[in-house]
Amino acid sequence: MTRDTQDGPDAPSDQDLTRLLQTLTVESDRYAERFGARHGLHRTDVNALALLLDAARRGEPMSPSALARELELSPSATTALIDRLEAVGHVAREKPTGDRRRVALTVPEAGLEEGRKMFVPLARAFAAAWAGFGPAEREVVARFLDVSTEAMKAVSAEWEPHEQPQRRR
Amino acid sequence: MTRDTQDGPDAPSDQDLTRLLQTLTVESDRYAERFGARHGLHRTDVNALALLLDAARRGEPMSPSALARELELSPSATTALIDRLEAVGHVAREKPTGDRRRVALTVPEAGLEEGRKMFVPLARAFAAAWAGFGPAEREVVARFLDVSTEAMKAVSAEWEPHEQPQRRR
DNA sequence: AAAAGTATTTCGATCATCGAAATAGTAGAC
DNA sequence: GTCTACTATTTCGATGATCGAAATACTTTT
Repeated sequence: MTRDTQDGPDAPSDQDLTRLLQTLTVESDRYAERFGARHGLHRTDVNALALLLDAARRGEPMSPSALARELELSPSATTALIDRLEAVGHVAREKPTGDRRRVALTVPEAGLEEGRKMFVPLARAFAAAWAGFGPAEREVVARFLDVSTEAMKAVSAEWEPHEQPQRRR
Repeated sequence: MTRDTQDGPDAPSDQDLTRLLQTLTVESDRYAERFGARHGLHRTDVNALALLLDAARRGEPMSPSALARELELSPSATTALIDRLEAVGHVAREKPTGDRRRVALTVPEAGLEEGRKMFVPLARAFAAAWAGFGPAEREVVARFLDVSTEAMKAVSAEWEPHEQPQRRR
């Protein structure tokens, strides 16, 4: 197995990397799950909160239908989800001027607070863990994460063509 | 921000890496979700199948309680889960000799087949995506994935001390 | 104005999950 | 050796997140 005395103890194989990625995603799953359990939120609620905060950060609006699309959830489930989040004050419904069918979702202070509790400790831990990685190494990692995400996206796209020919007039 | 003309266009910051990691885990989530939807399995079933296959590959036995522990699921939910998987032939219950309270879970051919459908396309896509990474780069990536997983685990462990003083009866 | 389309919600049903209790079996105390 | 405590798994009843279909409210096209 030692392909070379140079690169130290056996460079990780595809399989090794796959395994590492797998344990990472499992752990990430648990993180969300536990955070949710701790705060009375379900998986979906946690994911939704993350999306809402992300949209808020970018200053983009978020509608129930956009949320439904991103979470791949039915419209009715989305209504129920928003009801839940609204009940605990993590989101608010607003009727924007203009198209009055629409509802704009905004994140009030309580939701921002919750988001901080969720992400700040993790961000801190990551920062500490990554302190030793230099610019060149970070570039490698970033490239790796990117191509891996794309690879998954490509494969996953195959399962769900789900195609509506999208005849948008 | 250009700290050096050497390292190319701006090395990724902690925040950049966090974002990349986040999109990766989201995508991984979707992968499991869609695969499940395509094959009539729920999220939990997919996770369980992955664990069962992993255990089978290592030649280790898997019991309902071990599964419950790893999935952080209640015993009753685990029974129902195994019932579901058993109904479609992805797992089988066996009574091993010795302690007759126990049940050993084994993965019959149908389950292995399902596992292949799940992992092989992904493994192929990863292999292609990672072809350009040399030994030194892989080592960096492996180290990154590892420390990141540990960081998450450490933070997540804080939310769920879960200690029951164990007052039974 | 009417018709067709879109955004969201309501309603009824399904099913994964839970907690508590039941069942079956093992091991320790005496 | 039997009784008691403990462990592994399952059964039972209830809760609630989700779905599909239909309803509601509004907009755009004809």
